[in-house]
Amino acid sequence: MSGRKRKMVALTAAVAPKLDVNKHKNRRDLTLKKPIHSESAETDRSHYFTPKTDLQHRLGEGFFNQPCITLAKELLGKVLARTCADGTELRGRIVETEAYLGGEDKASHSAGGKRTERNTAMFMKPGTIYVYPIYGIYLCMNVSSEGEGAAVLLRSLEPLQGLPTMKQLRSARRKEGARQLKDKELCNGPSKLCQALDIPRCFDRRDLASDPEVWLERDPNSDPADNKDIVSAPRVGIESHGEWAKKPWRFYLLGHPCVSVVNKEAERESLSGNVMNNLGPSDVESDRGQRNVIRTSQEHH
DNA sequence: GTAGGGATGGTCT
DNA sequence: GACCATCCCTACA
Repeated sequence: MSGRKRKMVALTAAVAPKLDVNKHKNRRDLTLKKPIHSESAETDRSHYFTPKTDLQHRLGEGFFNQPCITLAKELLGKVLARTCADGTELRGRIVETEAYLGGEDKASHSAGGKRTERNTAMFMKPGTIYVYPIYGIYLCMNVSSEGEGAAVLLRSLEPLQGLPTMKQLRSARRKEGARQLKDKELCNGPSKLCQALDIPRCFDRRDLASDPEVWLERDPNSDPADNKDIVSAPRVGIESHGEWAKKPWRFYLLGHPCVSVVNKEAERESLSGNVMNNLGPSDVESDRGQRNVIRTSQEHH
């Protein structure tokens, strides 16, 4: 069996649906009534934000300075905003993230504290963007967090503003005559969101707290006190990393149509209690450990 | 809808 | 030279 095929089989097994989440409707309406906005690309949601509100809702340095796992969860529901060269503003709500802790996390590019030209941004101050190329033709975007070499991968967004532009950007690399992408398919993957929001490689090492072209915002239309149903599941595409591939450090909004890979088993676990039920004491300890590492390294400087 | 397989080139060893 | 935090298309149920 080829490596690729092996990977495919493992991935399929990891997400094998065994339980229908609709059975849990009584707990809360988990099906897709709310999220994806019904507006077509032609009707856009340009009214969603006004420029005046941008500064008011922009997330500053303090927000990013939290442990990786915490930040990965806190990022859910936040809005990634991007101003294009022609002034077009693009926005998408984050609905799926993955935490890569660095250090002992073997699945992280910064595993073992390994620092290279490519992953330098992971070691920079919290809120630094880490953009790297993958499979030769795609890009992925991370946000560095507290902790040496720790970063959060942005995996999926719910498109909010600038959908016509997103569709153009996403269609550019598709076959001519290919079917039209649905709104929910514009940003439902780490490389898709980079394409849709025109995140280029040169954004690597930029600061989300101060950059004029890309930043994060609180969603003014959602109440921060709202309880989010967060699923914690094993990360995607890292099956070769053994035990570390099983860590439930992928987080997504339950029932959201823009999530790239749904894991029914993890959803069942998450439904049986708080999201932390999936995170064992050792996971929490790992995240805390990262804080200790950074404290230690700061002491040395 | 799901499974299988090809494309693709940067990064690391 | 092997690996890879992916995506897209086709075939099939």
